[in-house]
Amino acid sequence: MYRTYRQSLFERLRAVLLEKFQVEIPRLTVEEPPKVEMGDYALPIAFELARTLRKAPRKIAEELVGALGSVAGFTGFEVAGAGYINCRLDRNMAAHALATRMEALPHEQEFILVEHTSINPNKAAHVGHLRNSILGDTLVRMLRAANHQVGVQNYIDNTGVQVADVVVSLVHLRHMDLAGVERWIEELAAHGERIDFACWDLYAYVSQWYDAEESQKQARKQVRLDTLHALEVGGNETAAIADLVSTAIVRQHLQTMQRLGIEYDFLPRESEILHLHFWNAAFALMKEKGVLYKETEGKNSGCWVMRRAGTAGADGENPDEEAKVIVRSNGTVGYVGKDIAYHLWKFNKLGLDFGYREFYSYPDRETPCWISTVEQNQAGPRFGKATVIYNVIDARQADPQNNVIEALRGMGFTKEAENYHHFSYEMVALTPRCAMELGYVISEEDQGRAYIEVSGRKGFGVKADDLIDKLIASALAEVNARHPEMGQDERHSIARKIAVGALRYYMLRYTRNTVIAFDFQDALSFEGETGPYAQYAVVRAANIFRKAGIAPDEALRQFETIDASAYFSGDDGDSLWELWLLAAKSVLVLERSIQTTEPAYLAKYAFQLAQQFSNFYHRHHILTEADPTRKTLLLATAAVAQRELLRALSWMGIEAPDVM
RNA sequence: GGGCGAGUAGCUCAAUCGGAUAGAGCACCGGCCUUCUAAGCCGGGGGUUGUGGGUUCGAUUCCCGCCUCGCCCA
Repeated sequence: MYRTYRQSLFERLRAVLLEKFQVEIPRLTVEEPPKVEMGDYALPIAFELARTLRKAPRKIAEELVGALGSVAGFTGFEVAGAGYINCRLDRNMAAHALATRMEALPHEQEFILVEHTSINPNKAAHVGHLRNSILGDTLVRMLRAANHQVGVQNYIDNTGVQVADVVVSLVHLRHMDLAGVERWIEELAAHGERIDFACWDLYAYVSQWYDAEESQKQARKQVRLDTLHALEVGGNETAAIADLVSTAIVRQHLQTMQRLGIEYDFLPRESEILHLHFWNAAFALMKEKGVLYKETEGKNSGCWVMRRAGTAGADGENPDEEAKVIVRSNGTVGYVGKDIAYHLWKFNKLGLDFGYREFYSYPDRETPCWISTVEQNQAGPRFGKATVIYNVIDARQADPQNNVIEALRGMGFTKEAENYHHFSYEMVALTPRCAMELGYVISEEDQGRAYIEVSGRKGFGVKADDLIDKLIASALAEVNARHPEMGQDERHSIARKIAVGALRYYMLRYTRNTVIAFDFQDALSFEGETGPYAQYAVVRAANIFRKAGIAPDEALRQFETIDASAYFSGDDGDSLWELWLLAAKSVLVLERSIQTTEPAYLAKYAFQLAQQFSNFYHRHHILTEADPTRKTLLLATAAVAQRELLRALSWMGIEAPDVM
């Protein structure tokens, strides 16, 4: 609603500017007055024009107000401050528009591919991975809410060094063969133990083992390299062990994420990128497009290299030492090379496709999550047809991501390079206090730091499932205290929703480039700026409707029959209108969160809306309201606030329980 | 050494393309449960926005220098 009126205000302003001052402003700015009684939109246009028109801002503003005349939906315009134009909506009319229909964005045809999670399948997911998945899933929900077609991928690096390390641990330290690993997995399952947790410790142990004895260092590194090579080649027992273990762990990751309402459409794996020879096709294409050349001199002699953007390049005499090595002199392809091939596939520029096989199914959903295979004979979906992609990858990977983008640009895929979004975010670290609570030994130097980076290699971190369990237990204790009369299942279901709400909100409330210093005290908080606070507002609204014996929809229908103009004036009217106005902004906030790829805006909005509602809840007692017209208005106010709050929460993957 | 990011209230964070009195939460202090649930509400204290300059009607925001911290690369 707010967005729609904003559009018509823009149109009118554009016309007036052209007519009166013969100027065209491509990007008009609109702000919000600091106080609701001052108006609903603020236009700072007069300041911008002051210089070019050589006139005082106030004077220009006055002329514009005169020229704007009357605009549908608005009751008036006035000059304020040093030259703002404040615009007032017709509150009664706007409220009816909002009550009658939910605002939506137009449908888009383009296919957007979002990739997130992408955890190395060699250990349990930890808090850092949760930030990735929650950000990614929220982006997906926001895009879908904005009527985009979206596919969700979770890339699986099942032939990388991290998986190799776990295989080394099983084969060389535990002396298992394929049958032995199969038995081990069965035993774990029989004892109710998790393979991802078991591998967490194995991975940490083997990482130390490589360097544990000076005399063995060389030999152990060789074991690691040989194992990695065996995984890449495939078709051997070592690769079979890796496949068995990594697939079991991927399944575990999917279950962990499912607890948070996070689902995927496709799992492309590195093994298929290798075995389907994506790189060969990309290599040929890159040579054809001239972005790769073979270095013959200097430190990179014998390598296939790509010039980096922003560097000088070769000067005719000396080789370009800053060039990015894509293929090493021994013929092996680096990570970036494979990533370029993979991204050519995403944009349907490679001429090759994965095979698809069903891998995992979700309740209440018809389509399964697919996984890549070598066999191409089965009918499957096609995912590599994106026009826009988002890669949810932490900020440390900015350089490699930019290398891929530069390669695409260099190959002439300019549009694709433009539509390639590295959705970057900072890591989750632990506060020293949190690390010590967990029993880790922290050096004095580290104790003085604000945060300490988690490390899977050191086994240092908070496992995702442990955190979720803690959150549920903590929420359950509260629910038990408040609702002892309820059944166990119901209490647990409520606790689960609260835990998910708390966790998802916690990961979303920080802007992307803020390092989250994880602390149990903050993460387990259900008060103040948290998910449960917002959920509580929804529950309170629901209680009002329950006790009033009316459904929110019905309250809105009744509102359509009244004229609320009289109740929207004065101090009391301002405060009521403020809540309507904020509720009306949901779609604009959604749009802005997508444009800036910043879900924190949405989180902040949901909190503010909940806060306004709580304020309203305390200020106006609805059920005892004597004036029937006013009671209808108050009920509709609660209904609209609840509806928009529920929407905003759903875009973040947060569900409100019926009671709490 | 090069690149990227950050520095705002005691703590954790916001602040739209440069706009009106820099805002929240936590913590602290003081009020409010016989009312639609206190996971709540109201009130209070708390700021030289790291630092020095520049740009202009106006700078937390843009530019330059310096300091500190983090990450990435060699």
